[in-house]
Amino acid sequence: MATAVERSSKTPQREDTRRKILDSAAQVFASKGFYGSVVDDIVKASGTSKGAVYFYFESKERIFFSLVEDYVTTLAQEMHLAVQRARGLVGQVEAAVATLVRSFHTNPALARIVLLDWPMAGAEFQGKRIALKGMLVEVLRGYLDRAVEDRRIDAQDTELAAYVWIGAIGEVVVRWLNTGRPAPLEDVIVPLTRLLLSSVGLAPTASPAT
Amino acid sequence: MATAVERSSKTPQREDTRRKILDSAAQVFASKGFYGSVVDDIVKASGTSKGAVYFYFESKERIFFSLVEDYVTTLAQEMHLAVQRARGLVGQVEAAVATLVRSFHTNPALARIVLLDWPMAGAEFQGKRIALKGMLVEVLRGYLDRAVEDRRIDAQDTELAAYVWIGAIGEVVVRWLNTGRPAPLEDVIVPLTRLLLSSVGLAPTASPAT
DNA sequence: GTGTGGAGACTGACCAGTCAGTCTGGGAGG
DNA sequence: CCTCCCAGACTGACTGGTCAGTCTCCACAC
Repeated sequence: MATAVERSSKTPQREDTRRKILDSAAQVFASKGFYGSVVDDIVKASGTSKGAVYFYFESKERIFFSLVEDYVTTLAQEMHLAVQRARGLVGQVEAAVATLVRSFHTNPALARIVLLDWPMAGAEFQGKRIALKGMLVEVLRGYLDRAVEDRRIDAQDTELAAYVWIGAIGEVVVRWLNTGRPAPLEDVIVPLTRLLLSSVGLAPTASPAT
Repeated sequence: MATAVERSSKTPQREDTRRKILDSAAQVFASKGFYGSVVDDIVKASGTSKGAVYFYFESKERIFFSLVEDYVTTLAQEMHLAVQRARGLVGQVEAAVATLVRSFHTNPALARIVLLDWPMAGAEFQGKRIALKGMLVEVLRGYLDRAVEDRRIDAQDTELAAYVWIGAIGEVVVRWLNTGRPAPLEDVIVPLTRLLLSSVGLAPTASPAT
């Protein structure tokens, strides 16, 4: 039908403004933080207008959430794909870590927003942060539980280990955001993965997953 | 612009007001975050007045800094002492981790401020945060370097490992702040220390340091 | 009276969010 | 092909609330 074609030729224009606002917001939030950023900064950076911003988003807060949610969704998909392609338990863990690190590397603005700029005030912000982190923890924990079942590692508190891993990865990325080291960030993938794996008693594969 | 130097009253009675303000500020900042807190919240919680607050502190920011600086200084001293009392390399590492975790456990408000509020607060606070974290990293790194020298562990990127440890400890404490688990927090000390030590290839002592 | 610690009303900058109005593309009717 | 018309995307000056920081006054001590 003509309808579908018409829509797809119509909406891109509309989507375009929304995207411009979102992209600019990512830059602005990343460089000034949520509270340091003023909606007019986003307006200016996006080359649109305040009206346009409030036409697409109900509040400054909502802009932030859209940004984070879009990014986390993408991240989850990327990880899922990478893990599917990987062989063996250790290979899958390596793929998961590598995907996280690589994604942060290619999206430093979003990495900053997710890891450093997340506002503390407001229950909504808190709840979402805890929930999203919890999801990630569950994924890693799943691998560790399987490793325990398969007798690859000793029985242990896999949830704790998952939190340790998340904290470790986050801190290493934060160091990179703050100091620029190592350059490129990808250089940490191999040694970082080795540290994480041996913390629970697993040995890395000879050739890490791509 | 007002260089109203932060006054430190000599009379112990007047020092009392300052302390009340600081203690209340810790509670307020911990529960609402820096930007979510309003100076009048601190005024109300401390049972003093705006005049008193601005008599002792130059700005809201300064209150926050005083809080963080006092706490970090105390923390550093506690760690130093605990490590001095400990025997052997592994024992010292165990003591350092245990001290950190215990201190956060007994000061949840300050833990929240240091681990959750501080990172998210704007650029003004970044420099100091990076520097202080760097110091902590250097301490841990020192232990690891010694372990490498003594051939207790393989040569490796000890700075990376130190960041991994810091991130891991922080994340575990944050989980406790968010979810209340484990109760008491001290229950993580032994398994957490084991994870950290084995990540670099060290075995824990039979009986962990007190 | 003079100094010190404190109270709390007040000010003014700042900024999220609004709204009355403009512009544009495209569809219906000629 | 050419109006005319409308929906709805977009504009930006404006508003109203908020809050850090100031100012004036007071109570009490010496």
